[in-house]
Amino acid sequence: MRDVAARAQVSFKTVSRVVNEEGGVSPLLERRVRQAIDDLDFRPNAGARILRRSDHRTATIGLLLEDVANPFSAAVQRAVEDVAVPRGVFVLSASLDEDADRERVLCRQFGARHVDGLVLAPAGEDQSHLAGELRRGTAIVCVDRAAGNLPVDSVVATNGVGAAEGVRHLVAAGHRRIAYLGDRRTIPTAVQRLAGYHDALAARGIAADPALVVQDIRDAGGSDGAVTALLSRPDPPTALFTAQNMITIGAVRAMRRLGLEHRVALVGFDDFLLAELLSPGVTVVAQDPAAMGRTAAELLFDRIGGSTRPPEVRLVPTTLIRRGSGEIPPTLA
Amino acid sequence: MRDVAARAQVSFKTVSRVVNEEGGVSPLLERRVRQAIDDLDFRPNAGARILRRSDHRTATIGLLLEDVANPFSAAVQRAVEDVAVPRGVFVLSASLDEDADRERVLCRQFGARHVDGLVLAPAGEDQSHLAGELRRGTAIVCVDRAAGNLPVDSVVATNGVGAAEGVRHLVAAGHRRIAYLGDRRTIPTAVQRLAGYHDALAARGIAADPALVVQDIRDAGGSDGAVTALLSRPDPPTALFTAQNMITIGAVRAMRRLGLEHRVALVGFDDFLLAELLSPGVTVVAQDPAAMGRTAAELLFDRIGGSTRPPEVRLVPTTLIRRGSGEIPPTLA
DNA sequence: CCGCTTGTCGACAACGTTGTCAACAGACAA
DNA sequence: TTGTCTGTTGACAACGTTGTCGACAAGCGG
Repeated sequence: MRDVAARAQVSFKTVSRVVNEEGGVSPLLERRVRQAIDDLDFRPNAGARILRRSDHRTATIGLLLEDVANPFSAAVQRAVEDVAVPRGVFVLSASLDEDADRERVLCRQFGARHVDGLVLAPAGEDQSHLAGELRRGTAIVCVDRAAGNLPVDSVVATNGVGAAEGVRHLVAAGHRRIAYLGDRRTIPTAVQRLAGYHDALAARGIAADPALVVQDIRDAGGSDGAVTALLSRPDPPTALFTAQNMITIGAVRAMRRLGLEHRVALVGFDDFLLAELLSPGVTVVAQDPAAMGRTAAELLFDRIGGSTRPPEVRLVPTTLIRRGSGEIPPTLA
Repeated sequence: MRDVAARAQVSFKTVSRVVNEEGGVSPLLERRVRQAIDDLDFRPNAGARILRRSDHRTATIGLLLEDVANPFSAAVQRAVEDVAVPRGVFVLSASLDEDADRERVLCRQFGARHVDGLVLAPAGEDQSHLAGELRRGTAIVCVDRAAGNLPVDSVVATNGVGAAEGVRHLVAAGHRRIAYLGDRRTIPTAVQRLAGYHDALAARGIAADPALVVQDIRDAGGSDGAVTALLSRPDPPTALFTAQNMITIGAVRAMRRLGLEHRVALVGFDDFLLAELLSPGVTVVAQDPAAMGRTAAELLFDRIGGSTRPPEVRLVPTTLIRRGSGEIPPTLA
């Protein structure tokens, strides 16, 4: 900046004024300064600017998701970015892979870098390790899963209600033996979806058969195996409710191999690309990850802006999308 | 830091020594300082440190991709992250949406934040706007597309060779009338894939029919329309080569609607989730985005570490995956 | 002519840290 | 004793900006 000032023959404060468009600079000097800036290819040092500025903002937020390569997380990230970048704020992101230790370590490192805010999809059950950051003024919002032991905003899907809607849809088609296939029970969303399944059955007066409930499925392969086992039973279910993306895909694969994809009904939780091009198309309870990311980012900037309203939980509704697999009637036994 | 120094009754320079583990501090004082740091929950200000430090490293790299929500970009991002985070380096990411102006603006902003390096999937054709950054010492690596007018490393897929392999595969199945459907011709990878298509036909002595080449397709909808038009011709192609992800999906949709998915062969460039579950499964020339991201990040850290070898272009090989759609023989006209 | 306001501009301090250097104490050899 | 060396510590400047304030000139009403 000194060099620019020298070249334009003004004080470096005047250069600062031009760069920040503060006004109060005569057109002549402004032209000289801009010319010098171009000549020297000058860029203001963002670090120094932040240091000097009164509010100490870094114009950076942290984003910690399960895995940025997974379509759900990727959609959330894009939405957060779309809210942040127009405000001149950049996003530091990292993946947690369901590892609570990694969550703690990365949160701490983001804290040391003085991010203005943090959007977190919690991997662990307890976020009290963030209490220090919160006290220091870092804004925090949880997304996809609510925070444990930490008074912050959360943005979550209507997991229970959505799952119940999916199961009710199967019941309405006449199904009584509906299997549930779900993720690890350490994940809160999985627990909520199972609860929704039970609620829906109870509301229709259908007794849940524990033999039809499979939890702790980790990936498409596990789902494939579980579905194969279920459909090989003497009294197989006539419909499946798969409570997560990759589990749905594993189920499709298993049914395809068994040649049952047109005879056993399927409703999945969470939408996925190409679901409508399979045959039959896969009926899903779709989440809206873009809305979740956008909402989380908006709440975050509200906090960064100084809001002190009490922490709230925002529910993002799910939508049942009928595509064929969920409308298959029960096979006559 | 002043507060910590006061509490530990030392000068703030001594606190700095402890924080940076410079050594030369007596155990007694070191204990007092660490105690004070814990008491006050002190974290050094990364911005000020960077400002003062001699090497001016921020331990941050920038990642500019087409769209972080797109599966290809997401896989690249994850791979870059997996190389960076273990080195204590974080990743600032943003999406360009094929907008060359946005590329310039975001590069400039990342430059102002003094990222140590930049991984860029170029949106524009000319990256000379980065010459200043390069001169200033920022490491730069391009991924997916080579840089235009800028001497930096690039990591790209074998677009031409891969496309040629896909087309040869169709020729080997007996096809002579093979259509090409590709992306905007401003995108270098699209141009290379088209060249591969022409090479493969020429090598087999097949005259290319310009009526079967459709370029500048922007999305699945455009592809759907183009395929519908092609297959409604009096002399339709017996096979399609779709040179990009979403174009392949649009083609599948169109053929499904026309009821031709088992009669017209299809090979797509770039793999996608569930391609094997469609019927027929979609034969693709798969890219390896994870390898591309990893390679790009490794080259970048090599540069950041001070390497001055001449810029190189790393080719990441593509793989033909046979799943059914590409093995359909020509329909007898 | 005076006094006041308004519009430009620059000098200087400060942000929180690290690099440089000098000061000091103690150990040790001559 | 004296000189030198080593290990520990602090004073101070500097990094590149912005906030504050004061200086100065021009314009204007009286």
